[in-house]
Amino acid sequence: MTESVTTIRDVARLAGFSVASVSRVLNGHSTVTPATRAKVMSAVEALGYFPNIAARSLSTARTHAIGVALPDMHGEFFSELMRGMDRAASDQGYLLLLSNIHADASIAGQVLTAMRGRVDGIIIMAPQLAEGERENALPRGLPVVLINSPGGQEHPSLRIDNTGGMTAMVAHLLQSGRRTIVHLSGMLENIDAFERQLAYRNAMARLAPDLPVRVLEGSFDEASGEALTRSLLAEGMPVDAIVAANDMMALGALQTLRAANIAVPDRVAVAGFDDVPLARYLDLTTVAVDIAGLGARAVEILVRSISGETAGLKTEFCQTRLITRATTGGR
Amino acid sequence: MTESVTTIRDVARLAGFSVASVSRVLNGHSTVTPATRAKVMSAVEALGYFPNIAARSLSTARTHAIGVALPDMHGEFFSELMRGMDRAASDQGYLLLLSNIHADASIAGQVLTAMRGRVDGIIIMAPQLAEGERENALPRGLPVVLINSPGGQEHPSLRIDNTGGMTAMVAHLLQSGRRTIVHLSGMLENIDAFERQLAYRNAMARLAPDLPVRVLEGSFDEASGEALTRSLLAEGMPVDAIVAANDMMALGALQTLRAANIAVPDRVAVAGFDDVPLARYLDLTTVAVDIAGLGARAVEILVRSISGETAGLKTEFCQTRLITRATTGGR
DNA sequence: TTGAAAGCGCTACCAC
DNA sequence: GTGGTAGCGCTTTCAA
Repeated sequence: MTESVTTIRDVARLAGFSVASVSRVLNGHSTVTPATRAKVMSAVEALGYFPNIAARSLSTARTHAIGVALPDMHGEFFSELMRGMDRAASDQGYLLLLSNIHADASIAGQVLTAMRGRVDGIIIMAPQLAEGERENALPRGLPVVLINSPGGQEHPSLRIDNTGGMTAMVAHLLQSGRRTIVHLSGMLENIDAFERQLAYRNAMARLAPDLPVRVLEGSFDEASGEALTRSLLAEGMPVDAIVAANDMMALGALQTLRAANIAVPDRVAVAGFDDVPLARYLDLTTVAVDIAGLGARAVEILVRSISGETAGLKTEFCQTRLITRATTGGR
Repeated sequence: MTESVTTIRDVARLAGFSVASVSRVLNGHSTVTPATRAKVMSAVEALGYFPNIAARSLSTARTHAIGVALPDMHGEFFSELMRGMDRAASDQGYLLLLSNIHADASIAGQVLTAMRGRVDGIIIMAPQLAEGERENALPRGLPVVLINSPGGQEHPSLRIDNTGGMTAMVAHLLQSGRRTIVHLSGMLENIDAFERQLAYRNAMARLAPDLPVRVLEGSFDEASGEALTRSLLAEGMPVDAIVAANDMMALGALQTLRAANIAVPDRVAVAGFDDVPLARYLDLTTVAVDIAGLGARAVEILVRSISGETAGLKTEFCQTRLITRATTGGR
């Protein structure tokens, strides 16, 4: 490959200085005469020179890239998270190297391995991976920030405040007079699903110890919400409120109820979690999460960690906000 | 930074061979004795060696990464596109380097510049950037694939088959007996909006030359759909079908019609474009686009181009599929 | 089949 | 301040 691209040497030659000086100018070192700087820069300009990143990385052992490993996600959650990360990363002069990690731990390992040497740190969201599997798959010696993942003793960790959100939701339902509140949960291996479910139980136990507690386990999608709601229907719908573990499940519930001509919210209240755009259109009561903010924060922490600040390995919680809409409205 | 990571030299020493042989083994060159290979591999194993990517890149002038530059996108479209790209990229042994490019051309230039040397090629979607601006911002000498972007003489280009989708839609409406079909278009500077609008006109002219043609220009959002529909309402709703340029506009139309107590689809049929999740929920007739497939295809073409196949600079169209639902149902 | 060595382009240390 | 230069870790001729 004799791609004769201009190198730092060409610039040095044209400017009449050494490569060392050119390098200094390019990296903003202060020990350079303004005159030198000017000459070098004009040579750079004239040649249309651009530094070779790989060479620089080899020299500095820095890539200025951040690896982002996420599960197979859909829709708004994914795009919001990426938006937040991208914004923070550009601000800090980092690029994002993205890859999906599927449920399979060994594949996740391959993906993470492929990032070795390409990134200065990794942000990983692996709610489906056990702590041990994850730690095993992660390249050693690279700063890591966890998002919504189990464990968190080894790395800084960001989590959605599922407990706060779900507690507020249960309180809201109770306050609006609901007595038989059922929770449609996601798969409980998923940490968010687990926490929301736990928070539901705890909130019920604390706020309304005499009322029945019931959890129907499903998965984080619309079809699951439909199926679980149909099963309630088969029982004669012995509840007056359905709190789903996320908005998609709530959507499934709404559809099933509508098809069965059960009035929402008059007969049954329905609530979700996440506040996807859909929720607003459907006037669905839900819990909003600042996903973009969470992504940005993850980048911030990681960059700090890359820069050597071994500050704290503590877990931070991304605040949530109860949004009450029509589906839990009147009664 | 004396991070004493094991290098190829350590492996060579332990295996009792030269670095050249280790390199050959690692790169699967055939001219190595099985015995040699075995010894090298066990040394690799023993040391937990992993090649330094930057060094390899410097040597080979290959990064095995693809740059992806997208506008600030929301929701399903973004995540689907990324999913498709990620899948294809992993399959081909590439990683994705992602960055948003905002409307500002100079910022877009910076982003693209930052990718130089980090990627072997770029996939760019810049419907908002003029062809000249884009070409100016793009690093020279790097393979590029365009998605939904103006121009396309310089690079292979992928586009949504707006024409096919809209034509099928118009045909469907005509077949179901609609006679006065109005099109709510997006801003016609947007290439998709323009094409859909043009396809509507052409399809009407070809399939029903005697029927009236009418385009109301708006923008790709719900509020615009509402506003345009209200203006039709003010005229006494002189149409029996509304084809919006996307689902959000159709949603706006639906809401306005519902508020005005105009029966859908009995009195007026409504259709959208994109098949966002909302469309399914609202039972909205629309045109589905295989976004993930489009992303995967873009990667395929780019990788081929990186590999030196200077095949065709032609534009490919991502197929669409008419999805008929209740909003254009009976009559 | 294997090894020695010349780069790849850049940074940073050490002299001057 | 500036220049020379030794690596950074790898791939790939060219010889043996």
